[in-house]
Amino acid sequence: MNIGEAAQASGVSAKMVRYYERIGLIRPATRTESGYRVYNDEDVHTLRFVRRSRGLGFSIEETAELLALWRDRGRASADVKSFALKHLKDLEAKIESLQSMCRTLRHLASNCHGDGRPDCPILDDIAAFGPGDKEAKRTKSMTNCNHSH
Amino acid sequence: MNIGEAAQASGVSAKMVRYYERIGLIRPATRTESGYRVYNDEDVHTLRFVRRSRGLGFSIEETAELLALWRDRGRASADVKSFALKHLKDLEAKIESLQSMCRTLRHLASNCHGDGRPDCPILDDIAAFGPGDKEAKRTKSMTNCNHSH
DNA sequence: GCTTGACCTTACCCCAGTGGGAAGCTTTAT
DNA sequence: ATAAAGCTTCCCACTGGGGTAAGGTCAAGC
Repeated sequence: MNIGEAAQASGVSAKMVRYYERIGLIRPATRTESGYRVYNDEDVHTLRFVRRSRGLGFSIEETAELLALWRDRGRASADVKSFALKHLKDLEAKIESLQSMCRTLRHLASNCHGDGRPDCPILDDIAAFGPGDKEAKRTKSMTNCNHSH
Repeated sequence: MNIGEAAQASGVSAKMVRYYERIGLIRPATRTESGYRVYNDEDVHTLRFVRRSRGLGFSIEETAELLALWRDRGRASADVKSFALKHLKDLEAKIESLQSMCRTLRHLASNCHGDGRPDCPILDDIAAFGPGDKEAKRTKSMTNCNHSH
């Protein structure tokens, strides 16, 4: 199987297959004499695993760990479960962060009459010294505010 | 005000201030004779605007549009509102996508006994020919998938 | 046999946004 | 005067790809 067929069979683009190989996520494919990569069903299965893992939001690095767990016949399912639950928590945190943005935006939008007049509480709020700015502006010379961003 | 002070006052790192200037998000700062960037309160206000916009999940490009709206004294608040609502929909779509991942992960994890035994429905599912693979391949050559990694 | 076109190869550049750091100049403080 | 802190530009890295170009290979048709 050439890379194009493997890509189609796995749903991973040929480009990404090469990329995954280059960064070491998947093992280098065997080559024909002329240098073409050759794949078998097992390779396609691995690629599908990667695709599914990525689709569940696991990073490439996490996917590599999952792959390692998958290939480790003796792994404890508890390890996999805790790994999945950790990722779940990450996802939930991300969702909460996005929802917080949504709440703010919804609130702002609901206060904006949205007509032809120029005054807009949305812009006013974004421009305001809101949360996160603290009082940095009031004390003119905050020379020793060690808050690295 | 030098870049460091402006960074501290705005909450945007000096690094990012330079970056924002380089990509044209903010206007080039005036310079001292020796080349140091100089900022005033208005610049800091703009930086804060950018920071707040980014914090609400607007991309740099969207932030540039918001900045333009902000500076346009004659804009219609309806324009701002529709812009915000469009972004809100983007955020909600992203949340839904993440929540879908979460649901799947929760379901998988709940089916995993999570003990010392190696059999794990989480890995089984990720490795399975799940959604997105369709069944086109299933008839073809799925019989000898012996992954003896 | 030869051409054509599809496919493969490597090797770049690009994007968003940031972090890090080097090398060198300026300003400030001691 | 000297050292430290701060500034400058420039380059590299990262994730997760997209694109594109120059060239090699393969299988088909004529």
